[in-house]
Amino acid sequence: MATPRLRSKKLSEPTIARLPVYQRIAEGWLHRGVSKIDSKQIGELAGVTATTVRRDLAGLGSFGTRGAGYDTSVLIERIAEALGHDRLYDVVVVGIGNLGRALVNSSNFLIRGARLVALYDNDPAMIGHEVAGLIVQSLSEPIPPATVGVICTPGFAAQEVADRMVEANIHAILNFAPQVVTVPLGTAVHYVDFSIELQILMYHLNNGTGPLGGGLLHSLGIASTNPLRAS
Amino acid sequence: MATPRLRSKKLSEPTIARLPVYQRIAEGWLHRGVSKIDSKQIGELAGVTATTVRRDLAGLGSFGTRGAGYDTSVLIERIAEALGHDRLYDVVVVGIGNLGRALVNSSNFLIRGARLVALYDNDPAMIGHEVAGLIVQSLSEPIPPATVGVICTPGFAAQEVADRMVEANIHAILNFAPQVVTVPLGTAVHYVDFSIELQILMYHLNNGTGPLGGGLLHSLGIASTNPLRAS
DNA sequence: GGATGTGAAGTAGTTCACAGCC
DNA sequence: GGCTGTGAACTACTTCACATCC
Repeated sequence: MATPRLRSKKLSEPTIARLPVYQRIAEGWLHRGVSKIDSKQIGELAGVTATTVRRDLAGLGSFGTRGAGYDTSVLIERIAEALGHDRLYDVVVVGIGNLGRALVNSSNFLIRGARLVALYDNDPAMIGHEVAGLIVQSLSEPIPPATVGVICTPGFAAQEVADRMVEANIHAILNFAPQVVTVPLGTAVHYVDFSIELQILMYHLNNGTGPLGGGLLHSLGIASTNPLRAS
Repeated sequence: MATPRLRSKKLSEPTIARLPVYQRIAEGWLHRGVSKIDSKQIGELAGVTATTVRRDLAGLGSFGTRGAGYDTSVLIERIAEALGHDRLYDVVVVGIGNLGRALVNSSNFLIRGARLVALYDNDPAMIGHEVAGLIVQSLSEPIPPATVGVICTPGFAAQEVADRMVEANIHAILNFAPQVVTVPLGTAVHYVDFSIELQILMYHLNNGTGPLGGGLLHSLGIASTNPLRAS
């Protein structure tokens, strides 16, 4: 299925999670007209050490300049390549409530490489409305064979939507609903749970440990894959 | 600052990120009337190995029953304690757009221990409206000294809002805006970035590696401490 | 029997320290 | 001078294997 593309050897999971952060930082720098950035600056803003930044970037090939740092736009480009942004991924979103609207209207969510192709909801009041340039369709309409499916429904509807996506030959699902769904082997589900971030913050507040001690830091949402059949 | 509480020794960062997942799974089972759950079942649903689950839970003290598993409600309770849910955290949300509304209306976001105390926006059309039982206030109103501040504004407003929160003596910030903010030492900022999940999914799709390949894959959560000063 | 809890072993990720290059 | 890139050392996390208890 699809050309393997054999890019950089392979990147570790933590590295993959940090690259988008570096990319965003570099975009901010570029936007402000700065054309060079070094690992120390990236590290401070991303909340990691300069060494970690260099290791991560070394994995994409040597493109830094010794003594000077990284060229901002080259950095952005290399990360985009490594992450596969030069390919086009079709994205469908099911559940156009507050969250769904927030996502599709955010310049933030649909980054380069991702193209929104369809929106679904089962609320008659919502169907037919235009959101982010697309008409919201009924869930009774067929789902096109997109690359990524995003679930923004309430928890009780998540499993049914996931089933529909699997039928439509979607193999990658991003689930914002607070509900564990089961899918066949070969389909990846990533869970995004806002409350988890809040809970991690609360833990550190309660213990005085970790993150509170220092300035900038970042944290990512948890993502778990669960290729198991229904229990 | 604040009572240390000296609970369980100390939990590792990956463990802290997984506990809320286990808790949610247990809540689902309890809701369906199941009073026992074992590490294998939790692991399958959470996408981690049974051993990892047992190690994580062993860190909160021994409360499982050998041969039977964990009592669902005890499990929920123990995780709540470990995470500090028996304390009350006041939460203020700034930016009541689609995302802000999605968060405060979600049963999912404000878990036990978190209490919403104020909402702010600078859109005159929004100010005065009731959302989730609270009146949306103007940003010119003073921010009360809450425990956690949540930023749901567009990126350009994030830094100003963060400054206001720091002034209001808030030491923990959850930032949903796609913007790195700088704060004084002693304040923690956690960034939540939806597009990062999408990008991670895209990477794996592109490489055929990891999650798609099938087989259980772990959840990942990175949170790093950075004892650096804001630049 | 069956599942927990945990030393011991293994693996992955981070940090150190410095050679290499601009 | 400064910063990258990387072997080597270190640390942290996960997995194995099994003793322990219901």
